[in-house]
Amino acid sequence: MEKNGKISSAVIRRLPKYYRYLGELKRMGVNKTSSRELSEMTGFSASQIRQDLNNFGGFGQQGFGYDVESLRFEIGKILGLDKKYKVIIVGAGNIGEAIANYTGFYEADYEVVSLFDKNPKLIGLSIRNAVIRDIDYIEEYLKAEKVDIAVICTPKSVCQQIAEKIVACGIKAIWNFAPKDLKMPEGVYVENVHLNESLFSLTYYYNKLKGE
Amino acid sequence: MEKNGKISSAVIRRLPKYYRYLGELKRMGVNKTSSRELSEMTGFSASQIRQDLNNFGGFGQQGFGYDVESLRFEIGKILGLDKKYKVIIVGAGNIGEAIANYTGFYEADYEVVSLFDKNPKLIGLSIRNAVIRDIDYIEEYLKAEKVDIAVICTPKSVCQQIAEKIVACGIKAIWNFAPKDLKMPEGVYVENVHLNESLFSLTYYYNKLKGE
DNA sequence: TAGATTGTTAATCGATTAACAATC
DNA sequence: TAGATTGTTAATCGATTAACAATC
Repeated sequence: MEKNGKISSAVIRRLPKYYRYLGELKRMGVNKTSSRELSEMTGFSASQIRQDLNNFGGFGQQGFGYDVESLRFEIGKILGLDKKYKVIIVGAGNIGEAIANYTGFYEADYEVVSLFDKNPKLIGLSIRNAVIRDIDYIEEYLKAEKVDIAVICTPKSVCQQIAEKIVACGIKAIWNFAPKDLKMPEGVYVENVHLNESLFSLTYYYNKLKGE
Repeated sequence: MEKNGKISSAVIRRLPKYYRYLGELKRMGVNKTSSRELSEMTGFSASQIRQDLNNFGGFGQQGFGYDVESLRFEIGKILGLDKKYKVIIVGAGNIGEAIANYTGFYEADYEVVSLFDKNPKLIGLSIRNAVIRDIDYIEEYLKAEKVDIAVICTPKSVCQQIAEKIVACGIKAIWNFAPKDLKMPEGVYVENVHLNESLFSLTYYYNKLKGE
């Protein structure tokens, strides 16, 4: 799909934003857009948007612009949103529960198939059709079921150990909400959502604003 | 504090990670560290770490390294973690509730003073000493109380409108969990936690791994 | 002192922006 | 056709890395 394998992560991280704004245009009934219009919406320069898209092929028409629906479809395909994903959530505490209820999963074909926790009071309960299972049986579960993505919402004291366990069972994609950098072997991708880093950055910029 | 006002955001976003690892070293009873050791822990190059720190002053000792406790303290001060912050959470649904229970606030002096929601079943309840109030009274509340940071956890359909309302009451720092880019006037800082963008990036890299 | 490691300047690398020919 | 806007190359900008003098 790509012209070469070296697309920078800065480009990849802009694609979801393009996808989202194209979805808004589509919902508004707009058929046609341009790099200039997308620039106004996203805040990225028109030149950068054209560069980004041309990493994956020419989706536009010279002199005309881009077809909203087909560009959205193509970006979705690049991101892999045309496929189905089975998701498990490890740790059914506050964050785990919130992620289980996260409606963003329905924007594409993600299915939360199970949660895992060690708290006996939680085991057996369900969140949106997904049962909370005993974390001691997670390996057994993963050997029986095909799972694409594991969301780690455990305390940081156990996240590394649990991550190693599920990776040994074949998990290759981890969405990590624990405030720790997981040390994983080659061939496993970890996407971190480090709330503490986000909050501290916000704090820095807030103080900077106040100081001016 | 800074040598000049143009510290890039890439630098700022690395500071919380230094702060976290220095905290770990401190907890382990390590007194002294070096850019080489921090490089091994964080994955950033030693050269980059020295460059980053020297944006704010010389915290090390040539030939020796860095004192763990004082470097941690200094980075904390740069980030503003030596000050107190009052936080409100707007939207007490799943994400709002999870954030209210977020223990990361206790790593520094953040206090969640109130939540706001429009759901009558939630109004009056408390989460960790913070009462959930009627969102219709948010302006009244903000006029009476000094609040530093507002966390937006509302549905995206109302986040822009609510953000405008609270900014008019003097809020200057927004931690935004709604999947939308808030359009805010100059002098307001918005830190976005866009879970959909994070999940879609993860999906891209997961597919890339599988394709290899 | 010798060894180690910072602070800082210079070199390199990569990402963004500008420019414009191609073409609808 | 004239106007508009892409696709793509070249120029610029900024961030990272390398190198090394300073110095503890």
